[in-house]
Amino acid sequence: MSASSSGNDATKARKIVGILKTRFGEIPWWPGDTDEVMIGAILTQQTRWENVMRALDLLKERGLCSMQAIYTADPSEIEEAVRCTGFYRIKAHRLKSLAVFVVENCGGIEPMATIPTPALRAGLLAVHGIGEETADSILCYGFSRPSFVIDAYTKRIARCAGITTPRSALKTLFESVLAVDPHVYHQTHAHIVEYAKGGCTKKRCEGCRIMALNG
DNA sequence: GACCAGGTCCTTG
DNA sequence: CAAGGACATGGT
Repeated sequence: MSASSSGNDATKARKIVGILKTRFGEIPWWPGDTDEVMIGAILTQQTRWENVMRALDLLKERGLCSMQAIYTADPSEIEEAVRCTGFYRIKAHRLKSLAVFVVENCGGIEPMATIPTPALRAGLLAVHGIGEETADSILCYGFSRPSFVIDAYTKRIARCAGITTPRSALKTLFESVLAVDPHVYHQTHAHIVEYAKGGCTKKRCEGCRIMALNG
């Protein structure tokens, strides 16, 4: 064991995970089917979840809340339904791109679910408009794969806690600390978001309770 | 009216 | 590779 920061960072990460679990316990998170998770993952990009829910409701009302439906739908229909999430033109296009991948490359959701995680992740990342966070959200919440989601909140909390690991390696850090269990990944990410929404804003991190963990 | 939100892509230096 | 802008609506 060296004096490198990684060991220290793992300790800090473990501490964050433990404290948040104690504080929030079990919380519901993304209780939709695979289609809905995939759509929500794209719609929530840089957008509040409350707005995403309204769009999901609209899509459901209009029979558009599935990859197959989006695959065949008129682009303007999709745009109209997702307008309230912002970036609606680009998001409608991204949904189309994902639907093309699911339907044409994978042959549908069922066959898609049999693809091994590394290949599935690579496939998702190759879809225009799907980056790491969206891909991992889909893998973790839509396909129950242990691929930890690193979002803006996770990066912020890591910074507050004094973790020095580069942001690009945060995924590896947290995965090294967590039990390899999709449910644990779900809950931990949910805890981080829940905590950060209330106590760790972009401007004011001085009062971040997590930071008290350092001392 | 200013600022921000559970990103990603493209362009510059 | 880091930094900056674009994409756009809705809430505080």
